Amino acid sequence: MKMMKLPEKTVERLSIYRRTLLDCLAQGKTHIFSHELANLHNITAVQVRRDIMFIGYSSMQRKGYDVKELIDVIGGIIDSEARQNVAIIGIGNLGRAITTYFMGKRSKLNIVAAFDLDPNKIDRMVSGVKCYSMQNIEEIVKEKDISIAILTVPADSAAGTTERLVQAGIRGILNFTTVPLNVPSSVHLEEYDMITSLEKVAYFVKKQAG
Amino acid sequence: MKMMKLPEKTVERLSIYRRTLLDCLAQGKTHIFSHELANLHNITAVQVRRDIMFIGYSSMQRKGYDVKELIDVIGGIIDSEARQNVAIIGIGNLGRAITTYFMGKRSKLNIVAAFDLDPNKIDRMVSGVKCYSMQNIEEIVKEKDISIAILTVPADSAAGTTERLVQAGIRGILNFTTVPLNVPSSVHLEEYDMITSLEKVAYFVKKQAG
DNA sequence: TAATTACTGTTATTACAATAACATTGTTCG
DNA sequence: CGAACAATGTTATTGTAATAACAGTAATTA
Ligand SMILES: NC(=O)c1ccc[n+]([C@@H]2O[C@H](COP(=O)([O-])OP(=O)(O)OC[C@H]3O[C@@H](n4cnc5c(N)ncnc54)[C@H](O)[C@@H]3O)[C@@H](O)[C@H]2O)c1
Ligand SMILES: NC(=O)c1ccc[n+]([C@@H]2O[C@H](COP(=O)([O-])OP(=O)(O)OC[C@H]3O[C@@H](n4cnc5c(N)ncnc54)[C@H](O)[C@@H]3O)[C@@H](O)[C@H]2O)c1
Repeated sequence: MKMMKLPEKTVERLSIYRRTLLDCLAQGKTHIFSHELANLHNITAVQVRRDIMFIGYSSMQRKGYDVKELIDVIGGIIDSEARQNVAIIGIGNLGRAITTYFMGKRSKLNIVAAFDLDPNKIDRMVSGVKCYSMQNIEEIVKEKDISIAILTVPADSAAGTTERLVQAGIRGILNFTTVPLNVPSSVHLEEYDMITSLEKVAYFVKKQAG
Repeated sequence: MKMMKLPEKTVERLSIYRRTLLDCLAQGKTHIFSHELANLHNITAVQVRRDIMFIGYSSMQRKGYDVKELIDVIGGIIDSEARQNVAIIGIGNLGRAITTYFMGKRSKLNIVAAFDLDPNKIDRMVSGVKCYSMQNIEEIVKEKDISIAILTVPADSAAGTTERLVQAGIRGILNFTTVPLNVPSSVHLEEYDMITSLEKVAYFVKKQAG
């Protein structure tokens, strides 16, 4: 399998393309031109073609890309063959919203457990997943083969919790908290910082006004 | 006021620095060295200094940056003098989590209204804010001087709702939905795409494993 | 006071991403 | 057939961000 390093931005766009392509497929569209895909995302057709070039897929000339094939090729890049299991760490307001949302979808990424400290939640089903005590995290992570954690604990527990996740063998973390985390380079950390995004909007709105 | 264009990534980091600085201030720290601020975010001291250079702030040599001053300077860049008012569009699971979270904070950005279609929510308080009917959005946006929208409606209403927001005079949108949106260039659109972020984690986890 | 230290501020270089330019290839049709 | 077309695939250029190199300066000390 071609495992050359893709540009990070290309990986992001592939994820987005795939969602659009799945919609197209659902609408019975079998082929799509680079400029169509581009228009759907307000980017240029060149960008689309370049991204697709990176993953080594080729269309039938003049017919556009085969929607089904392209979905599969992107899947081959992004998805694991083995299912990747995901855990929610801290199933409060945000954790519940995310879990509920995911339960309604089906994908290669499955939320298979939640972890919390609150005794009212532990050993119960919360938003459709079983909630476990943080104390048992190492054993459950191994048992259920969980590789990815979605971190939605309060800010002041974030650093400590992250250490436990790493020790438990978690390989990737999506960080919803607004505190910077420290992980070894073998663990992929993705920041997902709502406050920063919102303040960025505020900055650009202000700038345009001024 | 110096309104030269800052690098987008610098704007993001300024938002992050400020949060850390506020923590430092709360802990009674009055000065901070570039390398300290850097260590707290796992970046280099040079990057910190360069960012601070961009905004034209200077420290007292050898004493580090004045925490209070730096917070204010960053505020002068990011915050508006006039308060910026924010609305939640679609106050479902995610919208409620966000609103509850923000109500617990104080900042220059205030959530002053929610909008929804659901008659059970309209004209009630939801998570601490008044929920209005989407039908009245233009008038309420003007009345309450709302400039920013947080978009948390279902995917299939996203495009249509966005048009209404633009017409109502919204100037910036933080898009939580997973569909690409079309806005005029005078409106700042910030994508905040959870699925892409999560799939990115999955990709890098898989890559490291393979 | 001159050398040393411990920082900051600026410029230069390198790396990464987006855009533009161009070459290529089936398809259509005069 | 072969020019014109309509699309893709590739290389070249430009723009943006990160890193590295270095210059400057207050405090410290011999
Ligand atoms: N809600 C939002 O919109 C929002 C926005 C930005 C950032 N965040 C961040 O996301 C995180 C969660 O936000 P929320 O609104 O869901 O908070 P919340 O208080 O509703 O939920 C936190 C949950 O974590 C659990 N918890 C506490 N300590 C824990 C620990 N050490 N280990 C495991 N679980 C623990 C709590 O019992 C609770 O269920 C916070 O760090 C917050 O800063 C949330
Ligand atoms: N919940 C998550 O973690 C999550 C994750 C990724 C993306 N999203 C996206 O965020 C959006 C909201 O997710 P959710 O889980 O809160 O869904 P939800 O169904 O709980 O909430 C949607 C809300 O929007 C209201 N609504 C519907 N149509 C509307 C319209 N035209 N105008 C105004 N309000 C309208 C509904 O009445 C409801 O209150 C969706 O687009 C979803 O794809 C959510």
